[in-house]
Amino acid sequence: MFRNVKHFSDISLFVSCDLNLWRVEGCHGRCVEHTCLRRRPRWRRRIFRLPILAHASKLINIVFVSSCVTITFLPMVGVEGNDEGMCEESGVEKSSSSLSSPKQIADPVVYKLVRVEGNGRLVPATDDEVMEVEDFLVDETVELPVVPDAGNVRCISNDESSSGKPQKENSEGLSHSENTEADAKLNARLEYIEMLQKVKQEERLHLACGSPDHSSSFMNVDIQCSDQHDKLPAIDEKLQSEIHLQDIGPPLSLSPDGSHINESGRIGECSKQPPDGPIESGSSACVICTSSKPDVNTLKGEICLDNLSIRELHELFRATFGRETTVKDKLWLKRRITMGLTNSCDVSTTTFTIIDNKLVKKGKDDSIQNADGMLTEGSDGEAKNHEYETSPTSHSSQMENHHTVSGKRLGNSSVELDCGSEDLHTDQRAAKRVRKPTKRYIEELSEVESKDCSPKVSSPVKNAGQGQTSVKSCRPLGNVPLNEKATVNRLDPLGNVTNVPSNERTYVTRFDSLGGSGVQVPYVSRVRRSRPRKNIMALMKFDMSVMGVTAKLVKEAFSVHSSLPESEHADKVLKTRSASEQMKSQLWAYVFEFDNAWFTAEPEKDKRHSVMGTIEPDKNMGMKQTDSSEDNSDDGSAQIPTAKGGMRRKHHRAWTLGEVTKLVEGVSKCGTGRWSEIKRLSFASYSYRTSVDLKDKWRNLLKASFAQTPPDEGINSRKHASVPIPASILLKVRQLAEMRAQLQRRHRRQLSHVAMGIIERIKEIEAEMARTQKNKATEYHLGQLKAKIAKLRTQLLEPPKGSSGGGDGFEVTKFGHGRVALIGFPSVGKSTLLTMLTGTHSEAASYEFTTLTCIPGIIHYNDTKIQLLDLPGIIEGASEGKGRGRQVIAVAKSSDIVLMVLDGSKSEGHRQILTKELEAVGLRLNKKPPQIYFKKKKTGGISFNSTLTLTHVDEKLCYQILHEYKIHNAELLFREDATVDDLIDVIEGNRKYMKCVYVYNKIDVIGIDDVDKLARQPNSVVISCNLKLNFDRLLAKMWEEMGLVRVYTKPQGQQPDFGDPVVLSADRGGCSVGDFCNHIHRSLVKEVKYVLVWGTSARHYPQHCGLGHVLNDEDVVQIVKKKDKEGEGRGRFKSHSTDPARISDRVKKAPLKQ
DNA sequence: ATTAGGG
DNA sequence: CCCTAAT
Repeated sequence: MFRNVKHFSDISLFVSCDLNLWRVEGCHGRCVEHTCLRRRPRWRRRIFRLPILAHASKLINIVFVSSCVTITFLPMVGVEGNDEGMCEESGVEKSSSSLSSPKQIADPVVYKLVRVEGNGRLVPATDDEVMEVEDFLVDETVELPVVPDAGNVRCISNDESSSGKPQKENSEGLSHSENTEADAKLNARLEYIEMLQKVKQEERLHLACGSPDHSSSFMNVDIQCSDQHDKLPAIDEKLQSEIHLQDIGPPLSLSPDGSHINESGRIGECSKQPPDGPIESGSSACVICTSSKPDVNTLKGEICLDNLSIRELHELFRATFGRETTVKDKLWLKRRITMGLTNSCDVSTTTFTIIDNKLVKKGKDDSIQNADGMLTEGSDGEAKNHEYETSPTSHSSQMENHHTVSGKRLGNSSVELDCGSEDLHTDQRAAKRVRKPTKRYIEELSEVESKDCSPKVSSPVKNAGQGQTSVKSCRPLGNVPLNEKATVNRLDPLGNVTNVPSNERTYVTRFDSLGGSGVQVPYVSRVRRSRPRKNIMALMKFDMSVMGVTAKLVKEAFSVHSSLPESEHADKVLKTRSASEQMKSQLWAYVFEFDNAWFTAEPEKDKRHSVMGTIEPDKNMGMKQTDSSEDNSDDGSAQIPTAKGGMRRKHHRAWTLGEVTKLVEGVSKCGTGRWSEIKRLSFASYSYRTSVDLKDKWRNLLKASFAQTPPDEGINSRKHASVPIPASILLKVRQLAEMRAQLQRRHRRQLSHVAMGIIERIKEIEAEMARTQKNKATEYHLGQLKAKIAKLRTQLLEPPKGSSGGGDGFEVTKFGHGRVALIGFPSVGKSTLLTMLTGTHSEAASYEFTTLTCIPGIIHYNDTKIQLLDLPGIIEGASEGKGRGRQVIAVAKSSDIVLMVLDGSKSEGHRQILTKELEAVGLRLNKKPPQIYFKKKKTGGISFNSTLTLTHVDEKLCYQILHEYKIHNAELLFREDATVDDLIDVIEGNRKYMKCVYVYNKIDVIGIDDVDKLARQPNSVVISCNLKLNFDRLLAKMWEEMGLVRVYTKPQGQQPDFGDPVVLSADRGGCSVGDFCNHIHRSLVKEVKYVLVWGTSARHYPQHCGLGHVLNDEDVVQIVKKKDKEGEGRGRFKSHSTDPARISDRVKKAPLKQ
């Protein structure tokens, strides 16, 4: 039976089965899987989106891991009609027709469904299966049609919400008249997301222009949005399913007809989503590429993601992955989202997705969206924008323009290269130290339960406290008051607009929905950053009940702050915004909570009020004080009740001048880096200054001193600092810093002198060896000399390690899952190779010896990222430091494998020279560690043993060599016939054994016979950069040699995440389950009860394994954690529990009552 | 304990 | 300036 499926670019198919695990072989696309529990719990709907380009000619196997069933899609020479008939849902047809562009229809690809038996036979699906599928299809047709490709329609749900429609009409009446309702709905949803962006954008504009004339025109939009906001959640639920970026992708599908929302949304979107280049070869390599123009790109990218608040990120996350996240780590979220997008890039490639650039491009090509197309036409589009939009948006239109341009470029020109380089740039630039997600990530991992389904009503506080809670989670609360909410919303915007620039609106709506209480929201657009917090803290200290008046108090508090001169905030607006947002959410958490308490505890009301009365004045006073100067009152109280997530800051103490001076003195005495010492000496009496604080302050001082020195007058102009730091101190700071730097430099120079000396000696010894004739008699002597050299060499190597590892920026930060170094003589084509493989532009080609530093590039292969380093050419004598040789080799040492690039047209000698140079620094290529057991002992002399007769060394020689190392007590056991060098290696113990692939380049200029000969050598690959030959072989070889193990994680009760594997490597870290856990998070390993493993390393599926189990490539692992025990490692959450809070309440209460 | 990123 | 992860 040939069922399914798809045309054009992807396969979309419903499969019903109980199999939980599957993966797709033979393609790099990501499959989007979808489970629909609502209607047919047993059946899972799977939507496979595969880049057809890459695989049109191949089989695509979808392997159901748990039962080894393979379903294969064969390309079918299908006829369209047939195809259509087959197509399950009308939805598909619809979409295709509506989108129909000549091109699409032109080349449909049809697949048929078969089954692959164990023996490889292809068996048509059985009737039963077909029936099932059919049933499923029919059934689901209505429910969710899926959809494929065309980008425009992403997912359709059959429950059309009426809400979508009006919206659509309003905003995009013209261009999309033919869209289906579903579209509209989808759009609506998308819009919501965009809206978030928009708000940001607006803010920015607003600030930038300073001329807030967005009046009525914006209002409309805003109102719409707020509506949307409400409705969306509902929609959400219905669509529950849909995952992916597609949701995010909205910008595309929206008609860009110039509605403000769309516009800004788009922009936001773009940056968020790195454009990705089509993958020509079908490799999934390209990931995050941004446009070909680095500046524009990175810039945009940064802006967008960076400016998102956590809440927004959460939205995004949900949209991307279809589930909630509790992680609050911004960085993590960002990366996660990016990755998610990234991973789906492949898919998008074919489907038109979201990616802005892409979108634009596609739109143009296919003329799917008229409006879009027009927009993309550059000036045309811009003009249009202007027409539609009021002045503030000019900015955005401009951006769009850029975008378009880049999009075009991307699309038209060699995409792959561009992508690569971009990718590289972004990736590499983000070097730094990367923080792992906190423990919360782990929770999420094993937290099967999506909270969104059943948020706890019982803990409103918690929800509220998080502040960032997504709309969804709030919904339960709001359920009852839903109607109420709606009305409130409508009203609010109006009131809002008058008071505050429309950009505040989002918050407003959120708050409303948050409590569902319909409380008036204080519109405070500007709140000073840290102050309000104190107020809250103050509030918190009192009995919760006191909060009865909270609203009032809050208002007062705010009013005080909001009266501050605007100028003060001008520069920090963005920051302030977010701060205020947070603030507000927290406040409202309180209000809400209080309200609850209030209702439940009516009787006590009076009492509280009275209490309040006494308290209030105090508070106000406190606030005022705080405002005017530093507040010591707050600081005194060490621990702020950390009731709701968030305010745990203990105290906030400004540095006084005296302290700063002391600090500077301390530094001048002890130097930087020994902070605890400084603390002991100078800050003994200041218990609240920790060494970290000192260090921090110093950092700031440094920054300040360097920043302000150039313009000397500027020093006094620092109005923000509470304690202006006198120029003299800054000066001193700078001097100290410079002194430090000089010291270090001198130190380094000394080191290099030492190194030179060592090199000299090595040379002498080598010369002596050369002089010595080789025979039995001199054997011992030679052995000794060898040992000496080895010793000296290690000395040579060690200092650099010990000292400030950084060096002169030669070293490139590690990135990706593996690292491969290109080594070779100058101009053998290393740079070219790098360019070919990664698309990085390494200044190659144009000049010959150009590569002077280490140039990184990223290869995307098999879902992993491999860092490829292009190193300067090595020349003979590199090991002694010639031509940066030492650094080069050091980098090589830090990589996982070495690609030795050789010129096929030159003699074999090069290879030997290189090998020798590498050996000189302790690199052993393609060798196994010698089988010699060696152990130092305290006593007992040297025990010498061997399991076989030794031909190269004898006991006496060993003694001598050991003697050379001043080792007199040791145990030595030869398990193989080793040489002197092997012995020395073992004794030194610091050798690095690396795999090496010899790459012969330029095979196009030599005869086929020679090529054949070269290719037959072990570990060799012949390639030609000029002709682009054999790269795939090279990559495959590389992959094989690296022995990376991809492990996919499978959250409990969910499908494995085949999008982003955890990559382990036997060389580094190992491949056991324990290593895997460590890789995710250190603490995880302690909580593991057992793991379930599917894959080649498991004997049966799934297999229960312990931490020791060794994983194979492409295994799927599910971690099952121990039941958490009370009190262990849960400190963080304890603070969230209600107990402590109550206790503290009581403590506070007591004094008041008395 | 120090270093460093980030809010 | 503070918090907290990474080292």
